[in-house]
Amino acid sequence: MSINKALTEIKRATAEIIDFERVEKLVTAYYNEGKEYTIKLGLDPTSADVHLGHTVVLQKLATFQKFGANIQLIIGDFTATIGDPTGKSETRKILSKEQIEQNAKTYQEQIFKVLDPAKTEVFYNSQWLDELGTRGLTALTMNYNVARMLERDDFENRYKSQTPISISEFLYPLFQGYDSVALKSDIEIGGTDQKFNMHMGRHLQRAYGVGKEQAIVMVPIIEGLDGVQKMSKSLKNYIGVTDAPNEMFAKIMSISDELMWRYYELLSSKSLEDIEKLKSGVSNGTLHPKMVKEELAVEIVTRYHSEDDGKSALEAFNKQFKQNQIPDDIAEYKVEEGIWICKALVECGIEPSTSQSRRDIKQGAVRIDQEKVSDEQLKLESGEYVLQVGKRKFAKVKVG
RNA sequence: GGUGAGUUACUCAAGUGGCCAACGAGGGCAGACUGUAAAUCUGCUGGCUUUCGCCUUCGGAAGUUCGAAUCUUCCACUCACCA
Repeated sequence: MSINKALTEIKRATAEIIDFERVEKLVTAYYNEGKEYTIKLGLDPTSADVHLGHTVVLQKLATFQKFGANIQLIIGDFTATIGDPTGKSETRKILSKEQIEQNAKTYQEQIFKVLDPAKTEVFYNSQWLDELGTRGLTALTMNYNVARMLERDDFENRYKSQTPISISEFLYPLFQGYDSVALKSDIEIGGTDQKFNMHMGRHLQRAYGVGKEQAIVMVPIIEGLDGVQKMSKSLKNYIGVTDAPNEMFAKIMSISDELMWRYYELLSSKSLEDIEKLKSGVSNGTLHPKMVKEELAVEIVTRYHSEDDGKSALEAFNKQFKQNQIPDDIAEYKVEEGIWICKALVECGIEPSTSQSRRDIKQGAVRIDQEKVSDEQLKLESGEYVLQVGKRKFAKVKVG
């Protein structure tokens, strides 16, 4: 692959790159002299729920690995005890050491599904931050001043609205920046929300005479399933990397075609050229968009589960929806004979209340063994049935 | 510390004595159409072993009234202006 193609892949789907020239030089040196370089990613192990939004940066790192980068993965065990103020409107709660360790472990498990461990080194930043000492800490703080610290939007807003800012939060960007000094990183990567902190790394590398200033690669925040708001757990529009294969598959299939291309760009391991081919195939009608989406879904499920899971998720999906068949793995429940249909639906957990059941029956959303239920007074005779609400909620019941 | 405005369902937001389980919007769910996509159209969106009925809800508590989300008092919280 040519240097130009490599650089195009690197630039793909990035939000912003600061000092791109430097990246160019590093990649060129790798191609001409086989010289490798380092790229740093700091992880804040404060939460264990990893979703696809967090993996965008990992895809980018996987790309860099192909083009001569060694990854410096920093588990921010020290900084996690402070709490990153980014995007926060109040001082963050501090986690226990055990929680941090547990989260760090979960992260690494997920990360090595995407990254090559041979080209990845894991560090804990307490390693050098613990040794800094009061003297070292003081020296570090002398490299920045309060006025510039307050330039940060979230600090500025909090200061103006008189929301407390802890001194320790001022230290966070300094510590993160110091990681770059300790590791002499060539590039730092992170989300756009990390801009300030990553700039600090550049600033401190110069202040400490490291002899280089890291380039900064920022990846965008991915949109959630709705295609509008950012992917987040609280908005319930996320795909978790630990989601069950079939669920993960179905979630990806439910995104809009437009959003699909965005996901391709940000999450797929396919090259830009291959994606272009798919796009033109769809626009000239030779490829069905649903097939293209399936391909993406299989890729993602395979990545976080296995090839077999990817295949079987595809089969299960088509079986259920294309051919309108009932899925194999549905939960079974036992209920009493003569039970009212509405009550049975609630007991199987596919309806929240009998009132809701009534409404759904009225709308023709409820089926027993594929047959639409029209009588909301129906009582179930003994036997075995498959209850269904809408297209995706199923339950098997044994009556009697 | 003083004064004023506010607190309504998942969210925003109307309602200022009975027609209120509470307008509207978003979201969500379901139906039609499809590729379980999007867009569009339609319906629903507190609960109840039974629904032109009953029960619980409009920050919390107490009261006025035949009747309160709406009026009164106290409490809690949020915001604005003044000091």
